[in-house]
Amino acid sequence: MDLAASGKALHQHPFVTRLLQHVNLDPVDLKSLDAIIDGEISIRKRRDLIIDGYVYRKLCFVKDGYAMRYKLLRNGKRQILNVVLPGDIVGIPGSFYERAAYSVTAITDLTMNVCALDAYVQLCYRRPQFGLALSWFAVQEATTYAEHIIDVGRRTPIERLSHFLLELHARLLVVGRAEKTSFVLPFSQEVLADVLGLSVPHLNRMMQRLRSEHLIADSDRKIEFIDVGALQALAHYQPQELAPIPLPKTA
Amino acid sequence: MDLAASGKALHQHPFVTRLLQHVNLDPVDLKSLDAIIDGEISIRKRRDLIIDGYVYRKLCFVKDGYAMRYKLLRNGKRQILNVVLPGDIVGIPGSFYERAAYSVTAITDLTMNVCALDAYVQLCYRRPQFGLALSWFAVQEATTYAEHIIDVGRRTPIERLSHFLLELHARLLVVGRAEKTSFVLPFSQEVLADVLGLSVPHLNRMMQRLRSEHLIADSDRKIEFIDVGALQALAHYQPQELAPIPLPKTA
DNA sequence: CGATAAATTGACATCACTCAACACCGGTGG
DNA sequence: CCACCGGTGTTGAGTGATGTCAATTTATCG
Repeated sequence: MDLAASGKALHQHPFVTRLLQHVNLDPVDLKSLDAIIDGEISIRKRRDLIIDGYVYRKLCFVKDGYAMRYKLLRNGKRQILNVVLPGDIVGIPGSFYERAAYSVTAITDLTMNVCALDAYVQLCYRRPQFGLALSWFAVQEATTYAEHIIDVGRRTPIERLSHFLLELHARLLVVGRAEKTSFVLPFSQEVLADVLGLSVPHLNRMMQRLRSEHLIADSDRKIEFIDVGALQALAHYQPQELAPIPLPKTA
Repeated sequence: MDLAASGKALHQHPFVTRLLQHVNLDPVDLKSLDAIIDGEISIRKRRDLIIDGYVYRKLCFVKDGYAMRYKLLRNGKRQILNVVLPGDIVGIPGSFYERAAYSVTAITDLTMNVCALDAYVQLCYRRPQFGLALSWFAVQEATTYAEHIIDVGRRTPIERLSHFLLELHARLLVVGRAEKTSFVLPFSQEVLADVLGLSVPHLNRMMQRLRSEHLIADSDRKIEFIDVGALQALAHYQPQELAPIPLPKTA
């Protein structure tokens, strides 16, 4: 109900932007979606959205702001699974388990639209395209993780960093949060290091190397790709093109 | 149609075993599923199921045998994303993209039941519980990948190996392919190394260490957990309990 | 302007990789 | 029956990349 004071607002929501990439939703669909939204909430920087070990049964569609999904190990190390961007769903995969296995924390101030997982599932029974959309989202999440495995498993630190920057840029572009060859990087080096499985000093050195080899430039938190081709080659980067969801056969 | 010469055969299929973990499917549901199966096919050891870069639009439900999903990098390194077990779906995530980004190769001889992704999607429109089931599967896939990220990113080699063995055991148990504290490991050390992002010699040393510290015993390819508690502690292992799919509200 | 977070630098130790060689086993063909 | 072979597991030596730890500078924010 908050989501769309006007139908216009709904169309501008980055989650809807992503939905429309692969499903056709008519106005009635959008209204059904709107109907199960509990409201819009804002979260402060550094606040937890999900805590490892606790029950969580919601889907939250991020409207603005950034977060991270991570696991803290008993030895104090932290691995960030992925960064959560506008248009992403907080609650994948946590809400699908009896207890969330990973924490999610806001990195910047963040606003999102909340609905109960159960309500979304009920919507899926009534309008199956939402169940398919959820599958497509979950598959995208899995693919992001897959690339991440390759990053930390078999790419060198400089390759990892390049790959992550390229991928982040691509994800931001989809929801209109990046320019053609540049974007604002809202993450500290500590966060980047924990994403990429590196130590902070080493990450720092790799950043310097990308700069000194004129692959990127950065002032403040703005990253600019100087030579995208070279960067992609270095990172073994391949863009992934999601297939559309097949339409129902009316015949 | 091949899947169930008798209804009995269907129930024994490990994919159905997994489905029934979180959805209730009545006989009509099972029959609908059966109807979209193109047939059962057998694949020889070392044969490719999916090749990186090629179009693939099928879902294959593995009935028996093992495979791996992996990426070959230009520098010749290989990262295995995960191992494919009975009850898993070949085609997640590959079939959801214009071109598959990862290859899948049979590790042992393997049999599976094939259906077109489009046919499955049509089934989802008619019976939304299948769309939800697909979401749940994709989320599980993502979770497996998530643990894998933590493995290669922040766990030491010995922790990684322990964690992988425990997780593999848990997955095999669900589909009745493992004993209470032991199972047959169908993977060579080369495969294990490429799963865990290690070199073969180092993986070998870690195996020896697990043996010498009396955490596991292995003869041939059979792994036995001697001290599960200690192994879980070493690995920071936490079992994950999937939540059931909410039922439709009839009211 | 002070306080806190973030970025950077350097010295150093070590883990895990590389590159070998070698052992073992089962199958296959002479 | 034996020789050969590919696949697999094991061992060793050497080295370089990357983590650790700590100090220092720079930015950010009340």
